[in-house]
Amino acid sequence: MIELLIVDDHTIFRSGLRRMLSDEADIHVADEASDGAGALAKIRSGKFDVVLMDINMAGRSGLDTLESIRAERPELPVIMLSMYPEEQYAVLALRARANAYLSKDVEPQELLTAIRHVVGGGRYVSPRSAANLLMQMDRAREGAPHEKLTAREMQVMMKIVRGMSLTDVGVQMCLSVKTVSTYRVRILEKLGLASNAELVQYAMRNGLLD
Amino acid sequence: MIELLIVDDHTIFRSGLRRMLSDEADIHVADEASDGAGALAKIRSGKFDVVLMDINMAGRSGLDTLESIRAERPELPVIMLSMYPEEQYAVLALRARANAYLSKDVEPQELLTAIRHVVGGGRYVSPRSAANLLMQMDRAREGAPHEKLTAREMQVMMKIVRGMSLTDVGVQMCLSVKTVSTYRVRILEKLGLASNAELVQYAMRNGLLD
DNA sequence: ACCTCTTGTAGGAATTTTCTGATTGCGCGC
DNA sequence: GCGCGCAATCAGAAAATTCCTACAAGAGGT
Repeated sequence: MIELLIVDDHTIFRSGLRRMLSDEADIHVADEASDGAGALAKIRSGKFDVVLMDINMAGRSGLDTLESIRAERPELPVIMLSMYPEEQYAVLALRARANAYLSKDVEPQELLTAIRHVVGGGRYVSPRSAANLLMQMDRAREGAPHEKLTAREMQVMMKIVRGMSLTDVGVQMCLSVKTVSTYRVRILEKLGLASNAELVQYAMRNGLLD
Repeated sequence: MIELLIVDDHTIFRSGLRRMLSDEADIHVADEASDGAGALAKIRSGKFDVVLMDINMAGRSGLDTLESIRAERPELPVIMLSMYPEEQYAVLALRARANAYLSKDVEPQELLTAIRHVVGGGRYVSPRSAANLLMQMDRAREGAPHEKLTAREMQVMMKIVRGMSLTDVGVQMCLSVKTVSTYRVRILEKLGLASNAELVQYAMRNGLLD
């Protein structure tokens, strides 16, 4: 029996997963968490075989949480889900040692395949998105400048371009404002920009915002 | 018994709704569709009392579909759901005669309230977003909001969205920074925005920048 | 092994921006 | 022709951001 932990801040989505998985004899949704902190606490109990986590949660993001999980339990299989087809995140997630990355609109069958595949530490990438993903990784090697940003920098950038103040970003990410400000400087440097306004323009032109 | 049709391209989300609604004695999820075309076909059978539809579906969008539904069945209550809290969509949805607009992360209770409210043709708007919404609608009536800016405000706005600092704007325009800052506040107020980042987005979306 | 570069993290000081009011003049309606 | 609101302007205090600097841990090259 595969013991599963669901981490997602949308109640409806958690229910959906639960229901879908309830038909499977070998999978048991052992518990749910609605944020990263809750997830970490539950994971410490050590009774899960797989974690299924949303990548875009309010507050502490999924990627962040993934890193914390990796710090404590390097072998625990984690599948990251994303609402958006933002493949940038896929790259980041896999680099942060997620065992799988799936869009939330996958067919149930594929999710099941992924779950069974990662139990024991394997990795799974959707065939459909594999090509896409490789392309992204290729581009990361020389293409769009923002793919050179680290996960942290990307998170900060997205929050900034959506209009959050540095202070709020700091609070939400549990970092000093100074740190956030440093990230901002590095982001601007890496992208060759000079102001937040240009950053927002960059984000819109590169489809990071809409 | 309220007969309900769910339209959403995310299988998991459909399951989540189904599960959530299965606890309600007076509501019955009669069928599901995964896209607009399917939804229209099912609606022609005429056996639904309410349609619950995602606004952001791949392919034919929810809004599109809503218009088709209205053409055939002007009285059928339709509730639009969106992943994003973006109020712009809300306005569009309601203008296209949706009976309600909700973000997908609403509490289940609120969704139930909305469903019961719209049966029979009523409308429901989340109290939380009502005020915001009304403001948007007012603005929608009067054309592009930035046409209400004074010449001075417009000048300042353009310099800001191009990335100039308030201080530099002040120097260039021979004004105190304080004055520039005051203009900025007025611009944001008039446009219903909350930050420079949103201002830049606004400018780009409205062709003021490129 | 050693050196260098990158990443994640911040502190203190220097600036910039925001907030909270104010003042003045100008057109507009009654 | 008086008051009212709006546009343009700014000051002082308070808050946020930026600048410069630093440092430790890890990755990577030689």
